[in-house]
Amino acid sequence: MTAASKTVSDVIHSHFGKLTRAEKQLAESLLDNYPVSGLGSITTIAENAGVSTPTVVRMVQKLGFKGYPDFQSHLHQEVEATISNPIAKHDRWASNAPGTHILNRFADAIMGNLRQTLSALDTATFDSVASLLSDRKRGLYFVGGRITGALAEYFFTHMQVIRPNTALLSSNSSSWPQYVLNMNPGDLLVIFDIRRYEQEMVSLATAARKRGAEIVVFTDQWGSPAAKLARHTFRVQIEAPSAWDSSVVTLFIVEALIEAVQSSTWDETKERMKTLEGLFEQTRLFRKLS
Amino acid sequence: MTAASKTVSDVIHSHFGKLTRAEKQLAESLLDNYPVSGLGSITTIAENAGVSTPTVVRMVQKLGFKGYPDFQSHLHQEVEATISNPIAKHDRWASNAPGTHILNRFADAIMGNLRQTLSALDTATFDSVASLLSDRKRGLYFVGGRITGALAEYFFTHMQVIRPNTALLSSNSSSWPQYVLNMNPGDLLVIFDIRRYEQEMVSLATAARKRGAEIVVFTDQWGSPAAKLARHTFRVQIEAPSAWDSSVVTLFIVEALIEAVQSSTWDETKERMKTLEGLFEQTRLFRKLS
DNA sequence: ACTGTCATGAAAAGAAATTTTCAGCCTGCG
DNA sequence: CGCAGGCTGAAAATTTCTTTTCATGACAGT
Repeated sequence: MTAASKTVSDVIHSHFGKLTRAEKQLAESLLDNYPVSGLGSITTIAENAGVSTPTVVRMVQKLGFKGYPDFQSHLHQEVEATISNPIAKHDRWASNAPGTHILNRFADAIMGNLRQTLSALDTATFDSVASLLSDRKRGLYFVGGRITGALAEYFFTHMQVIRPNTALLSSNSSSWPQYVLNMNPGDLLVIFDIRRYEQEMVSLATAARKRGAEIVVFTDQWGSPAAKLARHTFRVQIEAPSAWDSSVVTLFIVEALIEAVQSSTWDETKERMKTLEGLFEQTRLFRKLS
Repeated sequence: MTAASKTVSDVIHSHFGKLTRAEKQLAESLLDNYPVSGLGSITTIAENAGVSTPTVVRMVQKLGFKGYPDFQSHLHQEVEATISNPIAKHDRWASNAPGTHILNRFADAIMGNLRQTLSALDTATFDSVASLLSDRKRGLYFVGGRITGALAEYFFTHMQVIRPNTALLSSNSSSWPQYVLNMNPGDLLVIFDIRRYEQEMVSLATAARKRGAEIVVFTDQWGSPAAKLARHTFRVQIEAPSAWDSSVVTLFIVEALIEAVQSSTWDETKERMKTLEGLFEQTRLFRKLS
């Protein structure tokens, strides 16, 4: 009954004040390297904590469990939840292991970003954007800033293969007006704008809106000013143990969108890709001949 | 002794052919929702698999464990590694959970890619490349293919800020010779080449080598032919539940390298960034005035 | 100093889990 | 058809784990 939705860790914390010395010692041993330390038998964890087995039994009963097996089965469920859900609660490792290699610290940060971004991301938004992108009647325009330009290009390169009517705006803003001129109502402008937001993005978005275009913005957790003009916004967690922001999670969403669009229009796309393959082949032949 | 470095899952797979009917049934039950399903008592898992407890004992002994407790303690260690290491082992996801959203399936795949890539990646390689990139006496050249061009650009954009003497080769191979002409011995050519390997990359690498340049290649698990000419190679896991390959992990390594270079030359970089900020400021003023 | 209360662990009792034994059963082969 | 060999699970035997009981000791209040 107790500890139905709360985690065992929560239960321990909330009872911590009422625990006796040996029980506190045991509780700390359990929380240290939680929840794995509670996987073994009562004998094992009693030894690890340096207390007797009756202490363990008394404590878990004090925490509201029927007995040690009951306690352990709760723990097992938690481990299961943690392991089988990849976006699971990995808050633990965050601060630990400070001296590790930059690769590992980066990996930690990225996983955290991914988890946070996904938990804050509405799948409905994602699906809506995917369906907008899939609509071949809409013209598609991509634009990014100094750093995010590469992401816009990546997105564009793929979408160009999948569907027609796609354009990449150069990161040089002087050429933007001519693109805006060509926009029709219902066209889609995909903007990448993360911090050190570029002023011109707002102007571009405003102009595009006036032409009746829909806007999708990829930005960070603080939000580009252009997001106010957007139909849909992806707020991505971009923090990294670095002087630079991380674009990894943004790229992740881009790739997922590419796949979503691709699979929703596979029949049409298949033909395009075949044709494209043929064109590449021809180009190669050209070169060999020349 | 057995199953020291191999995971329990590996051991089961490698013995699978030699297992009897009931044992196969048990093995599948264990692998399904692995490794959580093996957390309970021998009685529990026997029931879940629909076999008797002696079958369990016989099988784990056949797998090379001393007995069920031995088997289980190995499993515990794996769970521990999985949970406390964020680059956790997520080999599972593959076929399971078909009804989940593309975002989750993608996330699973990316985590798997990241883990596999990192476990196969030698930190010494990483550190060597970082130090090559940090050496300002070496000229730096970046090149990518049709898809990976965006990654080359991303890498280039950052390195250009951090250090001088950096160039991005256009993805159009016709302009490559002039870059090669300018290469000096000790210069560094960073090549991105993933499957549907581009023929020209090998020619480029060969020409660069003749000029005395060092080569670093980012490729996939199968390996670009250009990797044979490289001093260092990053083999990245790129599989995604998509018709396209994933560049997320490649970008991850790029970002980690950027940070490694940046932090190793922070004093010099700081000045450059300040100057750059000033230049951007001026550009903005220009625009406002005009 | 005495007494009651409580925490604690040793040890016994009880309850599981694990392993072993063994008989039934199927399968393949002569 | 009969038999050998191996798979399988019921049940017994063994080991281990879990819970309870109880003696000890620490400590606070009288």
